[in-house]
Amino acid sequence: MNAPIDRQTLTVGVAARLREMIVEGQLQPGVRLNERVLTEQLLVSRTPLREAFKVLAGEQLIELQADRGAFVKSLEPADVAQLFEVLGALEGLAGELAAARITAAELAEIRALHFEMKAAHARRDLPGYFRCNMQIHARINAAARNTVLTATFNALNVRIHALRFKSNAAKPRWDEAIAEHEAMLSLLEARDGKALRTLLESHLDHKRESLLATPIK
Amino acid sequence: MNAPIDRQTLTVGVAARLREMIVEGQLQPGVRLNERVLTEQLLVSRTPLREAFKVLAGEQLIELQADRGAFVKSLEPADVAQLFEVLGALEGLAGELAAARITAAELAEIRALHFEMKAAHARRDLPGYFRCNMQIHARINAAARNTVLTATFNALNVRIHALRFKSNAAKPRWDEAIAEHEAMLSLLEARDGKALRTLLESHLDHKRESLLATPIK
DNA sequence: AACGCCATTTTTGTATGCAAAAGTAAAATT
DNA sequence: AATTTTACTTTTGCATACAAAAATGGCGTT
Repeated sequence: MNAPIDRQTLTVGVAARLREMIVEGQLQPGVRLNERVLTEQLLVSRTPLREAFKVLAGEQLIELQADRGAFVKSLEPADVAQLFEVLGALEGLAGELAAARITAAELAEIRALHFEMKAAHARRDLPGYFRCNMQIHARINAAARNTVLTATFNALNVRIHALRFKSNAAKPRWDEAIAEHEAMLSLLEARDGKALRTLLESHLDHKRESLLATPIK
Repeated sequence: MNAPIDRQTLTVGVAARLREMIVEGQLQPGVRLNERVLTEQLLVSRTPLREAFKVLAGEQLIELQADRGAFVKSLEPADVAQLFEVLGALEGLAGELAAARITAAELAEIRALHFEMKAAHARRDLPGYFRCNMQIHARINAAARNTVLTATFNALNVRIHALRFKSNAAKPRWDEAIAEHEAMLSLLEARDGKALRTLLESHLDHKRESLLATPIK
């Protein structure tokens, strides 16, 4: 009666590794992914590597050109703007749904994370701050109880992550962000979905502005 | 000086064919995609077939299980509800952006399509009606000038299409839909993005209701 | 008849082979 | 000298080969 543990296939492992390399900037935008080089580097044959290429192409992280190979996609400012427009709408939806569906326990956990984030802020712990921040948004997304929404959001968000690493860990808009998060919490507690939605949309807008304001490397 | 015409690779051809077969219900939800059978049927080797599997898995049309094969995903009512929640937000965003960015020419074309749709409605031409309807929504999406939005929307919409074929060409909510489309046009002309957004969100909601109301096959 | 066990077949995951396309750089032509 | 041609190398697209995992089915046990 043992649950069928699904063995991880080489393809997904390679895809994960490549994704990481792209997001962390180890594979720079525009560069061509040479199959021979990567097979030697990752110690796999061309078959799982090429299958991983298809996966990453689906995520829009790379572009495939017939007979010419795979290239890391570059994020133009226009792309970033478009991504944030969509992410804003999705995050807004997540907030609205979460306000209607979140449980008391989930809300308590978010409240706890919020204070943890403020603590990190107080001691100028940037990584800690980012981790809490991300967690809070992830929890709101989870509380929306819509896996399609979560998956769609994450798929688009990955592309932004590549930027995060480039814009030298963008000095965050500490104070404004904290204030917005305070407001988010009150609206969640008040179950005011509409207002939360609006707030989250502008929250994303501000995020975009601060990201685009910093010199992209 | 000839433009570099990009040869279509077998993988994308196979992926397109399989996508079609799934959406048209030729490959029913839940069935396993046997590689040998499909290679014989499509006259390609396993390599491009398996690469196509990865593409379709990225689109959530199939599910891959290690050492067990590929299965056509089934759309549970819960999935449909979630999809429509997200599609509503995306379509709303498209409307809001379109209201701000649409050109007079684009608006004129949509107006023309609207009358064409009414004509199809008048002569009870269901396929024509659907075609115009789809075109109108596609044009609004295009007018939003956000390729990320368009791509995201289409990716999710494909999954719904599989349903369309099953719910025996769901008798449309002719009259309500037409009325809503009339309102859409006026709001577009008035450049009232906020209102258009709200309208489109409820428009999608109604679509979902009529789709879920019909006995799924 | 229901269940478990083992041999056989089928199917998948991965590596490799081969041909065509693309890239490269030296020789030939203008 | 600049450009084209051509021989050669590299790289990709696809097919196939091989091994491990999973499915199948007969057999015996209960």
